[in-house]
Amino acid sequence: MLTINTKDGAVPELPEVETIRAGIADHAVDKTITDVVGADSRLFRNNPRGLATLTDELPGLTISAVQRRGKVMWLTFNDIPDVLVVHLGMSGQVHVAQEDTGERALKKHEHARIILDGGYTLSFIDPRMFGHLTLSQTVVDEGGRTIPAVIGHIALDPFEKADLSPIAVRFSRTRRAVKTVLLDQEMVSGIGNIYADEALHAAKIHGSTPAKDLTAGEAEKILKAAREVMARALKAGGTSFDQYYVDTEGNPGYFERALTVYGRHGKACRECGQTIVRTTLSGRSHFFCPQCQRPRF
DNA sequence: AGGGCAACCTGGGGGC
DNA sequence: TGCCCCCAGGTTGCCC
Repeated sequence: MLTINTKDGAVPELPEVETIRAGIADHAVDKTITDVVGADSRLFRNNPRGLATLTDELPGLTISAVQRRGKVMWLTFNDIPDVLVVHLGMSGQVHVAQEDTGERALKKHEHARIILDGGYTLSFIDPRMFGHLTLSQTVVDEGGRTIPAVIGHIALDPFEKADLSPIAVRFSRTRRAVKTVLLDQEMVSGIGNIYADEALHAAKIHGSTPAKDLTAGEAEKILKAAREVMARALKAGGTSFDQYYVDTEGNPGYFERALTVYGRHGKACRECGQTIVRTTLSGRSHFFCPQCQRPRF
């Protein structure tokens, strides 16, 4: 079986979702859905008729593309304007199986399986049930891009626009901690707890800094760092997504994310040697280097 | 209205 | 060995 996912345990942020999106696109575009198997579960909670919406609407449709914004991806079809939105939550995975064996029983934590002509199947697996599959209408956003209506409130991700200054300007209008703002998908999408900490360390800014206290240049520096850190992770994941990996420290946990602060509390900062500290910010774990990231208050 | 935070969920890990 | 408690985090919704 060909498995397209990130390492088990890796919370999907933008790079992981993009890796999965590309993997699905490779095998599912131009294929027709022949069957949908699913369990009645909360994974379909956003559909008015639950799973029945998918089992009734999807068979017979031909997938035309797999798109993404931030951490959200969606399948588009030749036959209907509606799209299938896939959000992986924090433990979701998609497995692409090469052979359809005809077996229709779902495995543990597998909540839906889409069967394509030509023998491939797409399995949606999610132990913690934070993810969801939603058949959605579309809208056209301010940039003229057709997107699912259900993600209309989500901001552009850092890869969609070369110029990050408009996002930096929005940062200057809130007094919330800059890390909290980085995690706000309505400000900028795709960044989760891991890459937020990595970006702040790369930009040498303390996460508790009120966003409005940053200069436009500083806010832009953090956003550029986020884009750069995620681009590196994407390159690593994209080149080896169907292999089993081990990171540079021999840890199978976070593979090529090559983290500099996240999860490294008690260890030496790779920049300055100072001990990485772990605190809580906005109810989430927060890792930083007290030497590289001096608080300014 | 902006901002803070609990709740959702369950596997896994630490402590006893 | 086993059990209990707590923690992880993306997103929503409620309360202040």
